[in-house]
Amino acid sequence: MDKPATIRDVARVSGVSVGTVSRSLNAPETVRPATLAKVRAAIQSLGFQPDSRAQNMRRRNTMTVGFVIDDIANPWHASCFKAVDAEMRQRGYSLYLMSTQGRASEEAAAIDMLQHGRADGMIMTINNEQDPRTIKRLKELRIPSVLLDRDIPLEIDAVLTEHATGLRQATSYLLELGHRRIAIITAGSDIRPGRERVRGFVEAFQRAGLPVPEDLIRSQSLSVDFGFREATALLQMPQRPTAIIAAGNRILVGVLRAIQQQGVSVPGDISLIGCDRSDVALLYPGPITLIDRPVEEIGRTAAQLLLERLGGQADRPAQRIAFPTHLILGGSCLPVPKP
Amino acid sequence: MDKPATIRDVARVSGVSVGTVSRSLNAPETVRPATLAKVRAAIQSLGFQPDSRAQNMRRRNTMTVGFVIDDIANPWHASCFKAVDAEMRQRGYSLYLMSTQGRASEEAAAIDMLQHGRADGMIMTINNEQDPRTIKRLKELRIPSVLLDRDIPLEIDAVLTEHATGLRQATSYLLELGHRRIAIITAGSDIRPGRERVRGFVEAFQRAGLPVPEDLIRSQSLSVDFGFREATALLQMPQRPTAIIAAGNRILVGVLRAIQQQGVSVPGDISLIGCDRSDVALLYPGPITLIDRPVEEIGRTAAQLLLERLGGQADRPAQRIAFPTHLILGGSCLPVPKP
DNA sequence: ATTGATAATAGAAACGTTTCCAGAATAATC
DNA sequence: GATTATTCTGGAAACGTTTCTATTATCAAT
Repeated sequence: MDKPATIRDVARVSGVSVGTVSRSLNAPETVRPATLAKVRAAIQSLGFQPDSRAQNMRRRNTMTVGFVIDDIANPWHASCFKAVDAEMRQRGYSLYLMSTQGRASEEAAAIDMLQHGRADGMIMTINNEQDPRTIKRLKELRIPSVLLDRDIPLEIDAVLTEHATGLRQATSYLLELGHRRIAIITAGSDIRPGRERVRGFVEAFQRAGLPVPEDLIRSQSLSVDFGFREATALLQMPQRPTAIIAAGNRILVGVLRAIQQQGVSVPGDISLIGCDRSDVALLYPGPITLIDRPVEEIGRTAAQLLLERLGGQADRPAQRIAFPTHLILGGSCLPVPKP
Repeated sequence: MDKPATIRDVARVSGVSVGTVSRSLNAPETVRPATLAKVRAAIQSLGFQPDSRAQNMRRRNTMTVGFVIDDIANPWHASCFKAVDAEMRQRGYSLYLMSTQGRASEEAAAIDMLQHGRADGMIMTINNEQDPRTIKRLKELRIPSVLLDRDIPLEIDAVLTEHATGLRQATSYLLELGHRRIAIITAGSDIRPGRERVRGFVEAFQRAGLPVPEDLIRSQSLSVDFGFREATALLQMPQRPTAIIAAGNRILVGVLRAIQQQGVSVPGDISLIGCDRSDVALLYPGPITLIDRPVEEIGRTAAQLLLERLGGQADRPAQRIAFPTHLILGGSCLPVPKP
């Protein structure tokens, strides 16, 4: 009774065949104006809208793309999602958001699901570049995909950040301010950002001909908790660092929590450099000195790479595009007082 | 050549009919163990996975739900999404995230799209309870939906927050501290949170038998910009308020920006109450006194209401469930010094 | 008017699955 | 071992669209 009208109903009401109705919708220029008018009138009066399930089935696509990340509460990911969404929506695509909470099993499940007719493509930041379950799936990928800030030796498009350069700049800046006991808290070497950031950090010391403070490198995870734990430990060291680089936007939150809890003041007691613009980073008493990256551009680029593949260029060679970071000076760093 | 295997291929390889393969997948207890084994072997060797497009078509569902909000960069929405996602994923559903950026046209387009075979249900926070385009669509809703924190005189499930009580508590708290010139910045009366918050604010003064400071009520939008603009104006008033309630988590960010820009100190120069836990609210030099609400519970409840309808109870009467707020005392309020 | 060329339409097949029904195989009962 | 009851299975229809092929309608030119 109340069932939605189908293309058959439209055909019946307007007295044409279903094929013609379909062409009226998808290629109106190939149907006679008089017929088109009749069809359109019928569509109007029935309130017909094509059922996308049937379209997906027949066209063998879904106009849907999966966006797979560990946590949408990470404001950087949210911004990136928005950029991707804006670009994809313009072209008629909708996005599945899959927040895996960092669990490899969820990640694998998400990829599996998306691959089998739920999405036409994927954009993702996987959690561990070595996880065999994920790797296996990426090897036998059936839909075009783009990796965000991850580096895997496979033919997959990727959009990256030049973290090493960013960290080198930030570290050099602190060295110039006279800091020597500089700590870095960042991801582990299982993902590119962790490896690259530590590399840049180390390079800065080497170029300055200074010894690398190995005891102050904390490279393991991007989580708030890790940031909090390590910052707490660092602040309680007998010979406390004079500066901390919170290399990861969630880490920064953890570090600030530790700083708040210990009653340390920034930049009076310790200098601080964070990552990525965020409410917290921009507001914290004063704005924090930041290693920023162009999130909108990164998202847009990822979307464009994917759209290229979806739009026919299915088998051009994989591209890797890297974006530079920018050091934004805030008020969270001071020169080390000469003793 | 490389085409994904279909259920037909499985049937051929295992020497049974397609019907049996289908039942092996969906009701394995109805197929003889020996047959089941053959089928499973074939599935394994072919790497077969059912094509969800075809399943959607045939089953007339999509195991997908739309989550429609204005901006996923709002951390409250992100947390809510996560809660909804966790609950829905358990039951096999995936979520479309549609970030409408507050544009009514995008909102209408999103609802239209979801209704016609792209999703089985919707959870949404619409932008304006009076917008005719949106209302029209909600009236002729074809899929079960749940409204988040919005109030529309239609038979639609809704999960609400008791904003009025929250604001009354917060305002009373400030009144007890001796504040009289208290400002409130919040949404306009076109959405429930705006109406209710102002109502609670006014009630607090009335119950205390005090005149309502009409000139300090700024009720128009939940945006960061509005918060910034109004806070800036308030701080520059000749007779500046002694307390501000930033009734909206984005508004709070705007207010903090204004406070930072004007070099005002909290709580020394002015007392401040915010809304919703967020990194900023918890970290800002000290934690800010907050009107909090149980976001996980709200999201979970919304998901459950939707799941009930999706699971058969399609036409029980619409439910409206409201959650209380809690005033979390931080360090951003001080008593007014006796003159 | 007739023809030929072109444009428009009807009709059916196809997409890959689920589900229904009838019929075949198996198990249970005597 | 025959008969009945029960469990499994094969085959086909159906879901709503798009797209292909064949046919019909239209138009221009003679």
